[in-house]
Amino acid sequence: MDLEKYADMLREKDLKVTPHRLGVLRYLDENRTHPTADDIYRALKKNSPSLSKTTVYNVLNVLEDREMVDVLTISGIEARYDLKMHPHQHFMCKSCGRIIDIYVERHCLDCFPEKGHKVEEVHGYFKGICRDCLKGSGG
Amino acid sequence: MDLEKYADMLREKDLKVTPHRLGVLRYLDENRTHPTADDIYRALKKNSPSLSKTTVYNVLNVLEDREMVDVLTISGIEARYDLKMHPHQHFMCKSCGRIIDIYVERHCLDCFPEKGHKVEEVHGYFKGICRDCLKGSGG
DNA sequence: TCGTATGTTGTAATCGTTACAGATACGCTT
DNA sequence: AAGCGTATCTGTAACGATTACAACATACGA
Repeated sequence: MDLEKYADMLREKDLKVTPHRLGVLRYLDENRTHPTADDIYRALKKNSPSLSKTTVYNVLNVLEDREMVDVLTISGIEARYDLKMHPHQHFMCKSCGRIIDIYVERHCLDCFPEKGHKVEEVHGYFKGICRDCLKGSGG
Repeated sequence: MDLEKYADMLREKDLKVTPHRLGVLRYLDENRTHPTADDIYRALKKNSPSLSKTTVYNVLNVLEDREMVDVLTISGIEARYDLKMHPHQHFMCKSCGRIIDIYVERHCLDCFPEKGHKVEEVHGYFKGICRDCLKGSGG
């Protein structure tokens, strides 16, 4: 297990290297299932019994802040976390709740002959800074 | 104020016509600001002091169920509701939190010369039934 | 070694949403 | 008009994800 790889990722972003941060990064890298904070917490607690859920949230918030993870709000119930590596989109099954990676060229949401999933909803969620905030001081 | 229009929308979906349902539909139609349930609750309570917040949630859930409204999970904090009329996508300003309608041809997320907003994130959220659930009995 | 930054922990609080049970209103039959 | 059944409405309590906060621990520079 190449923890040095995750340590480098942290140093690149001027973040201190700590065991919990390494653990979260490694878990996200090895479990591409868009886990919840609680999923991560329960998994890491096995090897770090003293781990606090607050720490998991702290770590995830730092990683989000440094743009190392994406936060998916697709479920509407709880946040799902995703290592920000290759850009892709997400498909959530309304039956089983699973979230599946979709590798359309991000430019094109309709060309979606994706392996037999039945697409019922297409949501394009853009985020950024709106024109008004760019103009004004806010931002 | 043409409440009959909203009554027809409800009848088309085999829903009983009630004052609260009319009120929610009218509010969503006249306030294209992607309001939260609480926004709607506070607005309608002015004219219907006995209104319960649970009723607002009930109405919104029924409307969602009949595919009359879209539920936006873009903010990650609370649901935003949107009358499902002309298809469009959404842009949330990370500074002011406002959600702005984006009328790209839904097919193309990149052709987005949209009026000077600075786009920093593009999330494609698809929902439907995954291949496995289509095959199996689940669904 | 001391002092300060930063990270970690655990509990308590917050807030959006739902569960539930009682009250109410409406439509239908007689 | 009376009675009944179903759907809606109400209010409170509960739930669950997330955050606030303060105490504790750790690492690093002087």
